[in-house]
Amino acid sequence: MKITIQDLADHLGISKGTVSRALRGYADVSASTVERVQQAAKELGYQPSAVAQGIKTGLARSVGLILLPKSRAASRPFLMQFINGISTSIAKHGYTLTVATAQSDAEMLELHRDLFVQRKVDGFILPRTMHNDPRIQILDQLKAPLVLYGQTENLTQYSWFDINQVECFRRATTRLLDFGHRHLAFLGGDAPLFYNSLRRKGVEFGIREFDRGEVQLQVFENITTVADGLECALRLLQSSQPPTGFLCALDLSALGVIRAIKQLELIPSEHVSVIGYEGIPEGEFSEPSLTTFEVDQYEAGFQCGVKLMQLIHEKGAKVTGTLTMAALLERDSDGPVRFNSSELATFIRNRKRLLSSQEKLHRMTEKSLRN
Amino acid sequence: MKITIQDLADHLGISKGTVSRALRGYADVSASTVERVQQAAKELGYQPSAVAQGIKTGLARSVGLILLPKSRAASRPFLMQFINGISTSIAKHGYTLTVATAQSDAEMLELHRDLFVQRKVDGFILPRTMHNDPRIQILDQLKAPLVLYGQTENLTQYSWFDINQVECFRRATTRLLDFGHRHLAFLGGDAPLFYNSLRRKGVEFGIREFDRGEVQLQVFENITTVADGLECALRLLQSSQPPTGFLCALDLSALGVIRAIKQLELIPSEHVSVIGYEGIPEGEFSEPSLTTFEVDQYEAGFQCGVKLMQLIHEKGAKVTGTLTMAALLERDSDGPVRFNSSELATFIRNRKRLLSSQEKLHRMTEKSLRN
DNA sequence: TTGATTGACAAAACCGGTTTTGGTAAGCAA
DNA sequence: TTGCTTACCAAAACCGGTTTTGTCAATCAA
Repeated sequence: MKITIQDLADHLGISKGTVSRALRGYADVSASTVERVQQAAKELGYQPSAVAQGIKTGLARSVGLILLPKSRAASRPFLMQFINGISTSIAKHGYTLTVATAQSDAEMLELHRDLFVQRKVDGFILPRTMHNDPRIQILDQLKAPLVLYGQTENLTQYSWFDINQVECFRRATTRLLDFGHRHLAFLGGDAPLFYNSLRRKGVEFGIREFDRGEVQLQVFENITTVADGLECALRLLQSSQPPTGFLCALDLSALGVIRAIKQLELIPSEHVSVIGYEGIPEGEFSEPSLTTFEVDQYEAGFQCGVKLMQLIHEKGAKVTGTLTMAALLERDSDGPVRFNSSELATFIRNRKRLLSSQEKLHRMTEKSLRN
Repeated sequence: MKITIQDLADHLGISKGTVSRALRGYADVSASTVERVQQAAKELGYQPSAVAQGIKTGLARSVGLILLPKSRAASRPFLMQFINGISTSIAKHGYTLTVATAQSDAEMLELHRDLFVQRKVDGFILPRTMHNDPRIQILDQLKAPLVLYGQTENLTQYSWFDINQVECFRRATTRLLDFGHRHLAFLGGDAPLFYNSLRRKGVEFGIREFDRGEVQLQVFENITTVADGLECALRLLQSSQPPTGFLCALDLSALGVIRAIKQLELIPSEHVSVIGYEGIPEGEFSEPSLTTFEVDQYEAGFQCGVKLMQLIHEKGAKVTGTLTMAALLERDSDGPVRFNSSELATFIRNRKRLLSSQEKLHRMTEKSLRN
């Protein structure tokens, strides 16, 4: 059924070694033979089995990416574009992307080891880098090529690609300070992940640069979902010193903050400002739309793929790190400060009463208009 | 560096054939030898190379999924969960998922052929089925196992999994009719894709079931993005016979319709109803939130994986088709009809004037409250 | 003319497994 | 004791490629 190199050799009346060398461009095959072989290969639809090739070359021509479906909320938004980027860039080298799903952290480590030991992949791309990432330790032992999407300790040892998140959050912070905000909250994401400390650092840089001793910052961690952001913001806004500006490590938590603001009948951007990070599509449809940094995940995947191909193919290739910027999407969830923290606290306390009377009036207005 | 079966055999002082048979559970190996081999394999960290295994067994232990990044908007939302589902279910058989990206339709077909001919994958999962899907034709020639996510012609020839989209859209239609809507619009998606005709058919069934000759339906196709939906709805709503209910084949176009409604200063669900399909996350954050059918993409991927494993492993396995339902998320973008089509047309024409006066009043109200 | 090169290919070895074949020793029945 | 199983394992063949080695005729320089 499937045609092999031996079939092709028999068909041409030459040895299979010569067929192989003809196809792979060795010098000791006559031009006419090369021509005949290529022609016959095309006619018979012969393509060498990647499996059989791999046994001699030791390469599977595949790159591994291992996911944790557990962290659905956190990993879902960015991955699809990232995957597209990886597979597009490695396709140039005849590589494909092997995706596996682990059900637990332990299984994830096993999967990395197994896939490499079994030669199913030639290297890995590691997204969502952690502090002292255990994946790196395992793959180091196996001398497996790897590229990080994100940063970690010992950045000179590995190839990596990342967004300059410190700078992003420094800018976000400066932006809120320029808007006049003096009470800020930073809602961090997954504490074990490296990005979290970077984003926090950016906020701290921004404040330190500016500080005239009047800026208050509250820091929280592990605020990774809409529900987390909602709950955290509700609590903060009803405290005696509510922040007037929220810097969120993740768009999802920022969307939760917006919900909290609206739930308290406040107006986002007018009473409280929110800035997110990542550029997930939900942010565009939120009301108000979310000011955030748009990360080009396709490009990130593409660059990771390029770096990994270098590591695998160019022997003696140097590891390289690349830092790029994300674009600030200036949308409608932030703006000039209107109340300072104490004023906001008072406003929120009195809000309930004001609202009920306002609503009554509003209903009357509507009614009169309708008739 | 990497340990092979020969290394293991030498270490134990037995032949590599025996090691292989011990590990693969042949009967003619003594229990004590099996024990010793397993023990040594664990100690030395030996795992057979999938590549070397594949050459004899003819299996790559991988399943192919080929994407078109071109259709970003359309394919992005559902794929990540789908991928998780596939890779989770096939992992039970030691399989991994091979993802490749094609830059054009032609390249997509080539990729299917090449990956199979090169033995990089043992079978395929085909999402987004088309009418007379060319992928199926190619894979049929190669006798490649395949599972469809979606339906097509000749459903008895292939294994497939799908949501009962006809029933979903029948229900959506009935729902709007029960709400009293009599002027409906169906905004179809990608015309070449099979789902489109199914969803349209559901709408037509719903109307036919109910019809007392008073229902008007307008049908459009290739409305696949927010912009498409926005543009189409704007045009329709400003016509002389605007629909009061929109049935959208895709959530994205439904979100566009909501934007159009708001852009005309109408209130979604009060003046115009909208129902989508798919359950993308944006729908939850839209204002109002989108009534839609939530498709469990993880489950879909999982079931496709299960079916494909059956086809590959159980020889003489029968092809099977499975149809399930999606859950209706009753959110806030639809509701009882308030105006019929002509009334709505009039209302929209007069809206501008009404609005300006209402806004003036509203501003006055706000002002008085603030002071 | 002769020894050395070169061109072009066949043959064989190899990669790391799996599977088949073959052989030996122990156990058992006749 | 002989013949026959049976249990166990070594040896070899095989899978479909790649790469090395070997061979032989034609060409070339001395």
